[in-house]
Amino acid sequence: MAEQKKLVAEITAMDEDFTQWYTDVCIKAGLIAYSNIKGFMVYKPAGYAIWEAVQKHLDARFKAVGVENVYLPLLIPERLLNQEKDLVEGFAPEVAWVTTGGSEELDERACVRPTSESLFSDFYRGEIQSYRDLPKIYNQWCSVVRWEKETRPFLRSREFMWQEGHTVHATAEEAEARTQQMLNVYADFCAEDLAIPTIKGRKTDKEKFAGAVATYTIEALMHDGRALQSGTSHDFGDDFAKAYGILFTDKDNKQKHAFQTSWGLSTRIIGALIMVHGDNSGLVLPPRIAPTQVVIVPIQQRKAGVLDKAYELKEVLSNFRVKVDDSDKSPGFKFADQEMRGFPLRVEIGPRDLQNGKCIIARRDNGAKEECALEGLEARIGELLEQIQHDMFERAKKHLEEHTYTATTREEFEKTFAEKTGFVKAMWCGELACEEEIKEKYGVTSRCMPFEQEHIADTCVCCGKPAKKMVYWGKSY
RNA sequence: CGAGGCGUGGCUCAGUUUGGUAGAGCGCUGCGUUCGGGACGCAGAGGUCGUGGGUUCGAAUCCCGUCGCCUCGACCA
Repeated sequence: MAEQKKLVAEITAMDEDFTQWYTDVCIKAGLIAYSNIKGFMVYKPAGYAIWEAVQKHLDARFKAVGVENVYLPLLIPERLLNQEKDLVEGFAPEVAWVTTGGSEELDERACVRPTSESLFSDFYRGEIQSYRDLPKIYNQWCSVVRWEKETRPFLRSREFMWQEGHTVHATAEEAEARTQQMLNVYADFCAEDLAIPTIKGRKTDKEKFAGAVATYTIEALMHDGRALQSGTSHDFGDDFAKAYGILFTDKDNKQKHAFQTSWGLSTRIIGALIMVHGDNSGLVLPPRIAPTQVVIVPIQQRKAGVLDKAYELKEVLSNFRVKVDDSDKSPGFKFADQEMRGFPLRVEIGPRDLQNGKCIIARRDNGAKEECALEGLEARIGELLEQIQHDMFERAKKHLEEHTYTATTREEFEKTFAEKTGFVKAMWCGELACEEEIKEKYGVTSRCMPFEQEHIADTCVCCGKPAKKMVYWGKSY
């Protein structure tokens, strides 16, 4: 984006202190408030409305591919969690335990779900007897708790909201297909609704989910050049079915273990939204998920006819999500405040416009202002919202492309990460040792092995042995 | 969990070095004037200085303990 003048003084400039900028936006745009318990945050109306919009769009996409919603318990008995070895090892360090009920110590403690594989698996065990009971394509919207040591709004909190889909299938092929299908749902949702381009690929064994056969991910690039895992989809094979005893009788009258998947997208995506589209004036929301798409600002609102016209325009624009800001503040204050909050479009209407039958439309994403005849307003607003959605995606895509580098040698790899921020594409031999060495030496991790592989060199960027995969490397959140 | 920083009206902070009646700006409330990029005047409200103990005639200030928050690392969506 062209250098945009910083119009909002309350927000720290991005290039001055990106972390502070991010926190400022979260607070000043009215998304969240810190609560009195560490790592748990209050979602204020503006923040929760974004999550509701995410839920609405994503849920519709789920329903379109046969997903049904359910709800499972908040608590997991310890014995159940312990049934799958990797799961326990993966999550035990960060679960919260309930040990007392009222005044009585519980016989068996229960943890607050950090994720619900164990609950779903236990539930499915009772539901499934025959291949006729398959597949099960269930999802739940809920919150989970992970006792993180350090927390940040949306990116890492001790309680976070998400959806977790859990499916069961008769064959490995079907489970694998579902895993990838759901990853595509996430990628399409990010691209089309959130205007966030992502890299689709598979996690290395080191980075995959505890207990999974394969983990797929979409990785987005933030404005500061760091990567954010924005959605994940796991193929469990029949490992969980073996651990939890999910058996069904197949067409051939043989008992078989079922194949499972799980996939999730969390409120962390709001962090991505902020860090992909935001600028020095604050939040910038893509029109499709913006809780308010247009805000109408009356100028000299006490003058006869101005407020009436503003309300009338709201009616004219009833196909969009519109607000009239009739608060007692000055126009300049409203402009700055609304920019901070990221509303895609602003319509100014004042005495001058009443005379001329026109109004001013201002775009949040690029600051452009234009005059518009009132009779053509509805059509123009529609066009502009489409245009903004499109431009925001293209801008983010350009940023992603411009911050993706390639390295064929170790020197090049090191030099790139020393000088640039972003993704580096490089070849990898497939050995854990190289992954660990790279993390140790350069502070970057493998983000994913993209589905779209390129052959950029013959040898591993780390050890020089024959390469197996091209990997996206980067600093992550 | 390691390393730093910070706790004083709602918010940001000054005051602590050198102990002596708790301050500013913003915000908030009321009235009036304003309004096309963060308007202004007048009048108000609001603080056991995180918390417990100690020293002292006297503690926001000095001493000891404790709790909390933020940032950066390691771990994770």
